[in-house]
Amino acid sequence: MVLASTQSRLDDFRARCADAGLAATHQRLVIYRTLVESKDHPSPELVFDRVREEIPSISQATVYKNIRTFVDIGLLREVNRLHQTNRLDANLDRHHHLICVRCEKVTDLYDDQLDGARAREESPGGFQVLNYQVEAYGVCPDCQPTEPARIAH
Amino acid sequence: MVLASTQSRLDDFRARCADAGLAATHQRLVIYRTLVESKDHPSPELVFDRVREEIPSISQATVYKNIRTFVDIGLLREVNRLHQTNRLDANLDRHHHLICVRCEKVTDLYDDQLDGARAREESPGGFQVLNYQVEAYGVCPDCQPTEPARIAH
DNA sequence: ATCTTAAATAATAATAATTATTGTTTAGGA
DNA sequence: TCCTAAACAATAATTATTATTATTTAAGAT
Repeated sequence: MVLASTQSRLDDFRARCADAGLAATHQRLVIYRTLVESKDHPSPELVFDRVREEIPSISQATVYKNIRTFVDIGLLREVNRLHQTNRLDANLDRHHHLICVRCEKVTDLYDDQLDGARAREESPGGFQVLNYQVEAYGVCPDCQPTEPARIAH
Repeated sequence: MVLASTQSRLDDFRARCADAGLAATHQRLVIYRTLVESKDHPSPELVFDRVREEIPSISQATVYKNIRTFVDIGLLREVNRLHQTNRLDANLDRHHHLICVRCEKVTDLYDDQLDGARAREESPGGFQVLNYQVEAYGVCPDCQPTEPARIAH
């Protein structure tokens, strides 16, 4: 498996911005590089702290706004798409979730094949796994674009 | 597969509260019943709205506090344990995540066995799945309790 | 190289979600 | 019934995020 290097990602940065019609500003480059170099899945607040070491004058809003922009154009991902508010589940039976990326509806997913999901090694990197949970991201029936009605001639 | 009924869960409610040393108050019963009857994985705010239809005088803080209590004693689960703040990932390669339930550290998990995780049916319930992502919850090495040193006699 | 203009930025205000505080009320045992 | 710790309602405070606005800058046209 070959992973993209930091340098190759930065090489692409201007091109990706151009594709999206975004100016490749210094702030954006530093924010993006900081994220590529961060292996710890930082919060926006932590990214702000790190970027501020290089650009002390940058504002929090600029960091938040550009993170959002990067997510929108697919340059970044959120570990968790349901981070804006808690979502509760009183169902303690083993199950997984379907999450609609458009309306954020969550549906239970019972599937014994998914129940068997576990990593090859017992404890990857000394991490003691308590349980594996599968999240299926997609589009729920209500949010699927209906085929536009053909107009008869 | 047999799922616990609403009634059987309510039957257990007092016992579970007693076990945890919690008074089985009317407010708690209504909050819990509302959650058991909600199939839509509601937010605390939505639970508050629903509970308020039965107990108009209840305060938001009571609902939030008891939800937290129920999660703490394992009567409820959060769909997503990382909901308090966004967490970012500039790594677009296919991978999964290890999430420490104690310190909320997130670690990348590459595993081709997990890569194959997908539900039996193509589109469960008409839901169009874009991708499956596995979250492994557990305890990271830093957070694992070290064996208390034996005192030599 | 300079000019122009739309986009980006910094500063700040506002909003939303959650948690803490405090005085009052209630559950459950003596 | 009385007592006391726990739970409650009301409210203030905190944290994360987004919106607003005036200023600055990037990038193409001159």
